[in-house]
Amino acid sequence: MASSAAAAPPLEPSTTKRNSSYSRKQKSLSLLCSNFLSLYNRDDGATSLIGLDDAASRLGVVRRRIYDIVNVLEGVGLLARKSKNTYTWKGFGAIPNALKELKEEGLDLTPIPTCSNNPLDDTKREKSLALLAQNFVKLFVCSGFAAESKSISLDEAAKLLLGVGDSQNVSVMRTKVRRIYDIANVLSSVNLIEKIHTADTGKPAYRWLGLNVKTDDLHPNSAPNSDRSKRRSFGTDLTNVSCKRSKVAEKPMQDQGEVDESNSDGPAKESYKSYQFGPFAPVAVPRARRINMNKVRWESLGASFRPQYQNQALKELFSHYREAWKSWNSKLLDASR
DNA sequence: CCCTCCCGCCAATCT
DNA sequence: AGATTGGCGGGAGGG
Repeated sequence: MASSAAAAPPLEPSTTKRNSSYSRKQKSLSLLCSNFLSLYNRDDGATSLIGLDDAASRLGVVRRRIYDIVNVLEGVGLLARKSKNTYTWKGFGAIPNALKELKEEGLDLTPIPTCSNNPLDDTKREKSLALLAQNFVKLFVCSGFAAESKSISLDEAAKLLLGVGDSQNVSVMRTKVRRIYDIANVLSSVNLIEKIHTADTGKPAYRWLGLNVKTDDLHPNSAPNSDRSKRRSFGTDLTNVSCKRSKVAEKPMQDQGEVDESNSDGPAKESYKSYQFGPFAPVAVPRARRINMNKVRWESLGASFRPQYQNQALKELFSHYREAWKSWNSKLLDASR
């Protein structure tokens, strides 16, 4: 082994108990993920290797935490497992394809055990964070249900990702929700989703951002006017935006709901709907209307739009990251907006 | 009090 | 057998 654990690493304590005066936020998964990203994100195509132990020590955490991050990032295509202890950084350029695949794959709630003859080998995969993460993403990418600018609350997501039966089981639900928190946190770090709070219920929910990242000084003509106030920062600081309520718990919804966004929620001085404009080319491809969602209520998949991304866009994305990172960093210092 | 979700035990798998 | 992976949920921190 010789994991050179001798001299204390330059970072924080790694084997501390839950004591230590480090605040919870400073140890959050999202933050860790952001750090992870800034550590390995290379904008040039160069694919770097990521060693689990290396990452863990450089980030000052135990291996276990790295798995949490890596598993969901892999589901989105940012990473790929190369071999034992090693992952390959694929980069943001790999996301579009990964999403596309997920979309075509369609949300397929794992075949229930009942009549399965496959080894319990599958049940393992069935519960994996990776799969759950992908399914969570599909919730947005596939059905016309939560697609685009709609949002899903924690409970909705959990219920949807669980069998109808299980969603009744309090314990099972609780566990599922816990996992979704984990997933959502890393996905927000990557800016694929955003946490919001519904105006009335105040219940937290997640909204899909995809790669439509809008950087401030980007394409001034894509945003009506005031284009500040939307600087999403990394980690903990979550933008608080009022959004339409989505109170009703699970609901079948069987009409192809064509996500209309009549966001008449009022106050929000800036509705996030100036979507695919900037550097993104909409490219309406009316096809891809088949998704094999078996069972459950997944027959609706309204708007089937498929933005096409281009290098330019990715370029922007990266600069966005540096910006966000920078702002977050300074924010941490003076600990005050 | 309830929402978040960190933390690390330890089981399943892989070498 | 030892090393890797990673499910899982107790229970603490924070609003």
